[in-house]
Amino acid sequence: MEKILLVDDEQFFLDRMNRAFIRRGYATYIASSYDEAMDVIEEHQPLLAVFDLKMPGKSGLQLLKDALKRVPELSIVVLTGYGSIATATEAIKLGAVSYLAKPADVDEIIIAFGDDTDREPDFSQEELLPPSLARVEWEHIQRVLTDCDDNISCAAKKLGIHRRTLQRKLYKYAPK
Amino acid sequence: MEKILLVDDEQFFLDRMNRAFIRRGYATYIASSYDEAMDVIEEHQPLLAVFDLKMPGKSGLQLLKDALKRVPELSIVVLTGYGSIATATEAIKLGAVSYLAKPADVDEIIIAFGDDTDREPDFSQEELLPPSLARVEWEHIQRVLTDCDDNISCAAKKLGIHRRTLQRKLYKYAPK
DNA sequence: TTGCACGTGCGACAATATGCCACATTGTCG
DNA sequence: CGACAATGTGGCATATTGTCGCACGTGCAA
Repeated sequence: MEKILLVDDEQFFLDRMNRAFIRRGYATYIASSYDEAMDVIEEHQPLLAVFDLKMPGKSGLQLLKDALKRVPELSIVVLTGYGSIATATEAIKLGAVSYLAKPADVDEIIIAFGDDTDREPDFSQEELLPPSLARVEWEHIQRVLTDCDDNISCAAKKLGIHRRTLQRKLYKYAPK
Repeated sequence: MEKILLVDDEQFFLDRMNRAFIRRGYATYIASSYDEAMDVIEEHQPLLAVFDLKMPGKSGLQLLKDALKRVPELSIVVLTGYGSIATATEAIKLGAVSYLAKPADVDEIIIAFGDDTDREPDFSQEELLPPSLARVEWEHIQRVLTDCDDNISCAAKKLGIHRRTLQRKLYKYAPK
C-alpha cells in the first residue's frame, strides 16, 4: 500500500482529497502546515506527496524544497488555486513532478505522478490555439491575487479595477 | 564575448532580438528552424540559447531536447507566443532554464539566464508592479491579432469575444 | 474596555460595455 | 460579372462595471 502525504491548509479540500485517495487504496497522511508536513515526512517517509502551494506561514515552495532535501526520492505534485507560469516553473525547477491547478481531480493527480521526467514528452502543437481573453484575464487575476496574499482590495488596486468588480469576478468563476 | 543562439521562425522578432543582443555585446547566431539551429550548435557550440516554442516543422520542445542532448551545458530560455502552464512545465522538465511569454524584453531574457537551477530561489513576494488588467488584455489582443495577420474576425473568434466588441476595443485604445 | 483603521461581503443604482442583429461597403478571386 | 470574406456602422436588449453605502469581523493601540 503506497504511502501518500497530502498537504493543504484548507480543511475542506484536504478532507476531500483524503477520502478520494483512501478510496483508491492509498495509505494517506494529511497535514495542513509546513511543520505538520515535515513531521509526517520524518516519521513515515512517504514516496508520494501532494502540496498546496499557497499556505499560511512558509510557502509550499519552501516545503517542496525542504521535503526533497530530506527525502530526495519523494515524488511531489504541486497544487495551486490558480496557475501561474512563474510559480509553475519555480516548482518544477525545485523538483516537483507536476503542477496542477485546482480544482484538480484526484485521478489527474495520480496520472501526474506518472509524469516522470524521463518519459517521452508530448510535442504536439497545442500552442496553436491562443487562450481566450477571458482565460488570460482570469490567470492574471489569480497571479496578482497571489502577489497580494489574497487581499482583494490590494489586488483590485493593482489590477486597475474596482474592488467590487473583482469580488464579482471571483464569485462568478469561483470553484463551486 | 559570449556566444548566444537565437531561434525564431518570425524574421521580425529574430532581427529585433539579434540587434538587441549584439548591442549588449553578445556574439549572436541566428536560426529560424530546427535544422538551422542544430547546425549552429554543432558548429559553434554556444552556451546560451533562446528558442521560440512555436515553429513550423519540429517543435521548439524537440529542439530543446535534442540541443541539450548534444550540448548538455547549454542554457536555454524558451519563448512562447502564448504562455501555457502545461508547456511551461514541459519545457522546464526537459531542461530549459526559464520560460517567458512574448513579447519578452531582452533584459528579461538575460535575467532569465541567471535563473540557474541551483540558485537560491526567493520565496518572498517578488515582482514589481503587476500590469493592470486592461494592459494584459490589450497585450494579449495584440498578440492574437498579429497571429491572425490583423484579421479582426479571426482574432475575435480565437479570443472568444464578439467581432463587434473587438472592433470597439481596438477603436477605443487605438484612436488613430 | 473603547476607538480606529482595514478588509470583506453584499445590496442598489446609474453608467458603460458587450452580444447580437441587420445592412452597406470594400477588396479579392475565378 | 457574381460569390465571398472582412469590415464599418447603427440600434437595442442584456451584462458588466463603477460607485455609492452599510454591516461585520479583526487587529491594534490608547
